[in-house]
Amino acid sequence: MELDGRKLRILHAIIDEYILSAAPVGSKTLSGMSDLGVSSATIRNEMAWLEELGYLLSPHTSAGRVPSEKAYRLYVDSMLGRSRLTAAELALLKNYCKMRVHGIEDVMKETARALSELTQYAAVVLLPETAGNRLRHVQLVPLATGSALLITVTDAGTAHSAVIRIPEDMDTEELEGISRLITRRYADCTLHTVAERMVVELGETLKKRRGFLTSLLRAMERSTAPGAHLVEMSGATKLLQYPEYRDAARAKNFLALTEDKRELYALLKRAGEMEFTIRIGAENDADALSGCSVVTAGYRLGGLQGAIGVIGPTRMPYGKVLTVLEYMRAGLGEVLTHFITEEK
Amino acid sequence: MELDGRKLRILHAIIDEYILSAAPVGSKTLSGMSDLGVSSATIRNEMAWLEELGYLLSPHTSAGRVPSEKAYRLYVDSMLGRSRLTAAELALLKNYCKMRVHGIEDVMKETARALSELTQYAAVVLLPETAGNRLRHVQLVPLATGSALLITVTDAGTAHSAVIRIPEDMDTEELEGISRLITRRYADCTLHTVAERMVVELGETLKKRRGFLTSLLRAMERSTAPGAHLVEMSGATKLLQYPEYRDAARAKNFLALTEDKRELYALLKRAGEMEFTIRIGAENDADALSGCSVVTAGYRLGGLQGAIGVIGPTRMPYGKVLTVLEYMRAGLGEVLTHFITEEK
DNA sequence: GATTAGCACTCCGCGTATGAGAGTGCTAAA
DNA sequence: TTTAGCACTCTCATACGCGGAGTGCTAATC
Repeated sequence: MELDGRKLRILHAIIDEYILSAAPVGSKTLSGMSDLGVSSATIRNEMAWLEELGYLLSPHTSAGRVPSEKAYRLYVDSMLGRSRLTAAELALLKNYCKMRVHGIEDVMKETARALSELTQYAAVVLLPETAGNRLRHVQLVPLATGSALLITVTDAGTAHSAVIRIPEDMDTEELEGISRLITRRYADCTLHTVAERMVVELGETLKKRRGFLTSLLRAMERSTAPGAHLVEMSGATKLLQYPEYRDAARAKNFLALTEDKRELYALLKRAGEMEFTIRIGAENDADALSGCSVVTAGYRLGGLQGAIGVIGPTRMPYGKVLTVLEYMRAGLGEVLTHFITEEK
Repeated sequence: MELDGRKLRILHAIIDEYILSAAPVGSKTLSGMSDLGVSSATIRNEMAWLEELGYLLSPHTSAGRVPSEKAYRLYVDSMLGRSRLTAAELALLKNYCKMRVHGIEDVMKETARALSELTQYAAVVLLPETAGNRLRHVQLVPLATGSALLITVTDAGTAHSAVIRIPEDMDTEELEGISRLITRRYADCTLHTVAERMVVELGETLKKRRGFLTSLLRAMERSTAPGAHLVEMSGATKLLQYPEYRDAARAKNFLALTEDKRELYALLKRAGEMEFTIRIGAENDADALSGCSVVTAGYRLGGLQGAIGVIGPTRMPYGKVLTVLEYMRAGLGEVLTHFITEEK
C-alpha cells in the first residue's frame, strides 16, 4: 500500500513534468530527462503500479500518464518544495507595496490584479469582514423629499451607503441630530450590539421616530452585511490561455463565476480562517470549479479578517503559488496598515 | 448606384434570415421561404449585384451570402422595423421596475443584469456622471492616528470615500469641525466651484491647515472623478453561446473588456449624449469590439446623465434591441426617481 | 428586355483509409 | 531485480473520394 522511495520520486517527476508541459508524460521521456538512473522499462513497471494505486491516469492506451487529483493531494501534502521568486516577480511585488492607497476597494482591486499578474491565474480577494466589527460613524444626508442617503463607517475603514426613505417632515437638522446621536452613543460598539440596542434605547428619547429608527437599522444591517461586493476577482480570462480551458463549455462554466460572486464568497469565507488551504479539483464542491484548484491564504490584521486566493487548473505549480501568496499576504498587511483603527 | 425596391427587399430578407440562422443564406432558401415571388435565378443575379456594391460577402464560392457591415448600416438606417416585446419580456421588465432600491450601485448592477437577461447579450451601464454635479455633504471620520476616511456625497446620490493622511495632532473634534465647515459653505456648489475656491477661502480661516486642505481637495477630486467604477457590465459570458465567438482568441479578446473597463467607459461616455447610437463592427474603434455591434441609449434625469447599452455580434436583431433599450431607459427613470435631489 | 430553367463548376464537410509516432505490456535474457 | 526487445494499441495528421449546396453562365421562355 505504501509507496517506496523510488515510486515517490517517479511520481514527483511525473507531476513536475506534467505541470510544465500539460501533456501526458511517458516512460521514455522520463528516463531520459530525470536523474532516476533506471531504464524506461523499470519506470513503466512502476507507472503501472502507480496507476493501479490511483495516482496516475492514462487518457488512452498509448498516451503517457497524467497525475490524478489523488497524486496532487499527495504532492502538496508531502512532496511540496517551496520555490523562490524571480527578480522580476519581486520587483512587481515591491511595486505593489508602494501603491498609493485611496480606498479599501482600490486596495482589493490592486491586490487581485497584482496576484493574478504574478501567478498568471485568476485571483480572488475577500474583503475584511465587517460582521464582528465596530461602528465608527453614522451620517444621514438628505437627497430628495422623503429620501436620504445613509452612510455607515466601520472600523474596517470602509463606508457603506444606502438610500432610505425618511418621513416627509424630517428636515436636515433632525437628520443631522440623529446622525450625531447614534455616532456619539454607539461609536466603538460592535454592529451586533448596535442592532440589539439602538431601537430600544433611542426609541425612548425619540418616541415619534421609532418606526424610522427601525427602518434605519434595517438599512444599516443590509448595507454592511457581508455579501458579493466583498469579493474582488481579477484575471479570470487568463485561464483561457491554458489548454485545459480550450473546451468552450468548460470555459463558460468557469467564467460564470465572474458574474455571480456568491459562490466565490462562500468559498473564501471558509478559507479565510486558515493560514493556507489547497483544494484540488473535486475537493471544491462548486460545479464551476471542477477541474480547478483553489489555493488560498487567510489574513488577519487588527480586527480584520479576509483571504486572498488563486484559481487555476489542477496542474498548477503549487509550491510557487504558495510562495507568491505568502509574499502577497505580507505586502497586503503593509498596505492595509493605514486602514486599521487603533486598538484601544 | 441606387438600390431599387427589389434589391432592397432581397437584402432585407437576407439580413433577417442571417440574423436568425447565423449561416450564410443562399438563393434557393431565399426564394423558397420569402414572398418575393421570383425564382432563385433572379435572386442570384440580384445577389451578384449586391455583392458588387459591397452589401454582401461570400465566405467562399459555394456558400451562401453574408451581410456586410455596410448592409447592417443600411438596415438600421432605413429598413429598421420596431418590434414588440413578448409577455414574458414585459413581465421581466415590470419586475425590474419594482426592485427594492438600496444604493445606486445596486441599481446599476440590477439594470445591467436585467438588460442582459432581456437581450441575451452583454449589457453595460454607465453611472450618472458626477463631474458637473453638486456637493451635498463632506464627512471626515478618523481611522488610525494619521489617517482618516473622507466621504463626499454628491447630488447624484452617491457617496465616494477615500483614505487620506491627516496631521498627527488633528483630533476628532477638529475633523468634525472641518467637515461641518465645508458642508455648510459649499453644499449645492458644483464640485468644480469647490475645487476652485475651497483652498483659497478656507485657507484664510484655517491658516495652519492649508497644506491639509490641499491634500483633502486632491482626495476629493480623485474619489469623485469619473472612472472605471462608473461602468457596470453584465452577461459578457452570454456571448460565448453564439457561433461568432466560438473562436477562442476572439472570445478572449472580447472578454478582456471585463477586466479593464476604461475602454468601455470611453465608449459609453460619448454615447451618453445621444438618444440612441448604433455602432456596427469596425465603427467601434476598440480592437476588442471588432465584429461586435454596440447599441446604446443615453438617459438624462434631473442633473444625471448616463447611458445603457448592449454589446453583441453584428448579427443582431437591432429593432428588438432598440425596443428593449427604450423600455429599459423608461424603467430606469422610474427607479432612479428616489435618487434625484430636488431642483431648487 | 426581363425572367427562368438547366447545367457545369467550385468548394466545403464528412467519412474512410492509411501511415507515422508514441507509449505500453509482456516475455525472455542479463 | 532490472533491462532489452518486440508486438500491439491508440491517436493524430494527411490524403482521397464523394455528396451537397450554391454559384455563374447560357439559352430558352414570357
